[in-house]
Amino acid sequence: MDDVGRQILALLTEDGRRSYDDIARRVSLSAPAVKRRIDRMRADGAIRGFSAIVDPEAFGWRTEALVELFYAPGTQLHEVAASLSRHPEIVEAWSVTGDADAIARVRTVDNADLERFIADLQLDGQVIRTRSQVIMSDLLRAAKA
Amino acid sequence: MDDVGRQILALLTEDGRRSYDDIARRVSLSAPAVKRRIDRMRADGAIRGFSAIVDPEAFGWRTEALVELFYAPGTQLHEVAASLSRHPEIVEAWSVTGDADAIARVRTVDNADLERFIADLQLDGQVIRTRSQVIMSDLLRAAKA
DNA sequence: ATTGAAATTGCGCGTTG
DNA sequence: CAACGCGCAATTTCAAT
Repeated sequence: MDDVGRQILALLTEDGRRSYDDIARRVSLSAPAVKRRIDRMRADGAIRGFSAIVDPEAFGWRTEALVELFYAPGTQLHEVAASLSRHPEIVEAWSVTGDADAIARVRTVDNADLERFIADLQLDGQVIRTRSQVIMSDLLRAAKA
Repeated sequence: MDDVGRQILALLTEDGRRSYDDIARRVSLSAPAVKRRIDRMRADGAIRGFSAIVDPEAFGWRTEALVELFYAPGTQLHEVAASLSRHPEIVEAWSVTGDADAIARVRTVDNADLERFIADLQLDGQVIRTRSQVIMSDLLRAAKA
């Protein structure tokens, strides 16, 4: 990964629909050269894909929260991953160091729905306790999420 | 926002570079009709933009963490937002309910760099204490292509 | 439906290891 | 020499009107 590659990644992060020609002019290459680099970066996994950044409200999700998860003793990571994947409310989830075992970022229609989700979560058996931090506002968004 | 609109959003989330023609076939509309809808959703803010999903390692970021922020008494939200925006390590930051005032999701090259970032953060004056949870692995990721 | 822009592919060239 | 990445140009697909 050289500097031109990183420049292309930055441009595509800013606008994933930029044309090859536009990128080519900005990095001083030809359009086909840019296309081939992007193809290569996709194959290498440097680019995971392209996505529209959608306002959650368009889907009726008005509540967002970070939910810390505490597992039952002896719980395996892949069990949790499997169980979490059955909850469409979860946008992302990470295994973390510190007090909690994991943190999930979730979207629900409202606070009552968040409460319902947390109750559901504990029915699976792996998660025995949670602690939630409801998002009041976005302070910063780098557009790469 | 009707059901076809949400279907289009889902398709564009899955692959932000899908052609109008491809989308049109999947939702049983004509390509121009799809374009008009997408233009409208962009204008409405339902679609915030398009972005490449990049592997952080391509930029040399090998450490990711969630950092809880505790403000100095009397700190204004816009001051924090301004100060946070000067730190490129921050991917996203939210104002939250609960113990901490805010949570930032950050990317650094390694743990030492994370330590350096946290020290830098406190130099700004608004943040007087932090508590970090380092991400060990991704358990779940919803958006991709 | 038409017209113009963008993406895609074949090919030969120069550089590099 | 072999592998790689580039630009050019021709073709096809796509976007905009």
